[in-house]
Amino acid sequence: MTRSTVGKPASPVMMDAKSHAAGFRKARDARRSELIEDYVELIADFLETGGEARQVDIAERLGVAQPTVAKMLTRLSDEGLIVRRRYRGIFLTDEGRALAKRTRERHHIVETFLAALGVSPETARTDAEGIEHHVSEETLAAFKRFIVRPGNSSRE
Amino acid sequence: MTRSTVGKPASPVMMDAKSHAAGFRKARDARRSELIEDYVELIADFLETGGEARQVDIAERLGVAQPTVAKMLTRLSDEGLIVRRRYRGIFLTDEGRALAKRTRERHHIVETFLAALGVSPETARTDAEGIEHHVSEETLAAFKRFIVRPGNSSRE
DNA sequence: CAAGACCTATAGTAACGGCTATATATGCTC
DNA sequence: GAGCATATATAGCCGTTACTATAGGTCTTG
Repeated sequence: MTRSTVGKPASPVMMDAKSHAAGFRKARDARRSELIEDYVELIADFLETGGEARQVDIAERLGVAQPTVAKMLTRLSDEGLIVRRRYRGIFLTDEGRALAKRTRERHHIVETFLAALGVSPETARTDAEGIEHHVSEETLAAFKRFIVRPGNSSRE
Repeated sequence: MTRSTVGKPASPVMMDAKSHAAGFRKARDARRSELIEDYVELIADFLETGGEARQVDIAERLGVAQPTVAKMLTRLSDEGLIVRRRYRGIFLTDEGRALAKRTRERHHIVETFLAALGVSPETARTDAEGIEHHVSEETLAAFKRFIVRPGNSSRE
């Protein structure tokens, strides 16, 4: 314990340190999986709309350099989410496809929700990109409820 | 241009690459400022509720080691957000105080909004921690509207 | 089938945010 | 005021995600 917590209550109003720290830890963890989800989702989009997912295309979409993509793909491959066929593009494994599906559904719900709330389509799209990774199942369910019946949230 | 975009339209349905990349860039930027905001907000909480903001206390709250905090504080200090008085704690500059105020207001709005939407208080708290940094002014305004008049979003 | 275009891989660097271990400074207590 | 507990600083490490520069494959095309 630190001196201040001994001498006097450090924070009569703040939540307890342990759960606060847990919250931050969770946010940090989310940050790590964000990138993976972005990649998988993007690759799925390419495969379904264009037929091929190439490093250079992914790099352009994400606004990063090609070697950055190459390194990330190594990671995705190690985790069993994708298969790389040299000069023939990137393909998703079953696991990768499942993750892409989940991620995209969540993304779509968040974006639709924001739009339903009255946010402009452009902002909804942009904000959804950042928000989607931090939305729990419970919150996602609330978003869904609102989309179906706006103004009729779960509160009775 | 990549080969695939020459040979055939890479993505008839996907949004254009430039704005997509811009969205990702924005999310990446947000990730960078997240930590700063968390620190400043936390320091403000300590100063107001306990009187003192110490490295060890901050470390405990955030769930990281003290040297990690020390390094971040150097950064905050470099950016003119805080003043460090050795063994007397951390203090906010005017700029730091302003940032803390903005951040906390936003945080509070997000959390209140989620609760108003029917999300449990615990989840609202946890999710707000991650979401707050990715909410634009426009979305924040929509959240505020909903809090005041739930079910009466801006749509006519 | 050789040349050039294009895609991918690799090397080396940087910034950031973590960590442990350890040194140093301060304040409290006796 | 000396010693000890506590707070802070520093050193050195690691993993991640980005970058540039460049080397090396592959494919297409003349």
